[in-house]
Amino acid sequence: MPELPEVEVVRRGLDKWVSGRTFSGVEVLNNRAVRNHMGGKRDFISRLSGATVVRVERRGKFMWLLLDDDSALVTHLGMSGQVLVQPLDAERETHLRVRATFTDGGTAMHFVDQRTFGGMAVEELIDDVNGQRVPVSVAHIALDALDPRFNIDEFVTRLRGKKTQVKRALLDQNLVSGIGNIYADEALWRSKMNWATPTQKVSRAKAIELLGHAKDVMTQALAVGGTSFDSLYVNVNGESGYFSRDLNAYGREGEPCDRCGAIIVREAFANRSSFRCPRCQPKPRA
DNA sequence: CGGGCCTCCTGAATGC
DNA sequence: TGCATTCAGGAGGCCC
Repeated sequence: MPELPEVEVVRRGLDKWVSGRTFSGVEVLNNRAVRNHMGGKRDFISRLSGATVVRVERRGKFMWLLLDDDSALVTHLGMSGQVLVQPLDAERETHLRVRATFTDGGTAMHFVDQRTFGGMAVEELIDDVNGQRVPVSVAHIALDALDPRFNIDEFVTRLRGKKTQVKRALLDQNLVSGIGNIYADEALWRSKMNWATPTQKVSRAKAIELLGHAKDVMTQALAVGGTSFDSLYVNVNGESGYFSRDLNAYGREGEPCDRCGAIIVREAFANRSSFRCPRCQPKPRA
């Protein structure tokens, strides 16, 4: 379940392993994996073949390999995506979707994704509102919470101007990017806030505290290599992260709150789940 | 146009 | 036991 820390772990690994290398053979083993590439599978292959990777960049959960022809290979991991750097003779993974080799031989890059919610696309770069060159599909994504240019005042103002619940706002990638269901629940627990709190009732101070906790929990996860719950997520070299043991709320239904001992509950939220402490994070008054 | 529900997908877990 | 159902969720589509 890659969120910002997990994607950053992959970005760092990829940057180390593929920067400076030139793609040679490209195979697309599942058309859905390149559904966001405008020109279709054949165009994807021809655009990528012969391109050299300059470096690997990221915004929120979006990652892209900057190529030397002013385009980028945008890679989103979705729910179950992995990017693996494998020996040329490695056995093909069951859910291998895209495989690329390089002119130097060495290793191959595998995009593996069981559910194929993620995917790859070669895109043009455009200048976004910050003056940064980003792929077309990333231009509308907000800066992420760990970006030094992230404007907390603007975030607070926009959050308080929305007519929704605070967790929905945290998950809105156009407001702040990188936060998913897991870190949203953790940030809310640390802030002693209920997910259903109307954004208009969140004080400026509380909004700043919430964002601070989101940054802290993601920074801590990043320090230990990202969160992992099962074999679906492994980093670029196939090594799992191990932050899951440090979670206070997410996935802890029926277990005691680490702060007050009350039993963590699980509630339906937007077709998924929210976990909270019923004592520390009581329901907002109606 | 903002808000929020639906859908895509596969496999593990659960239910009867 | 075995088949069917539920669940996981990122993000774009689409409806109101």
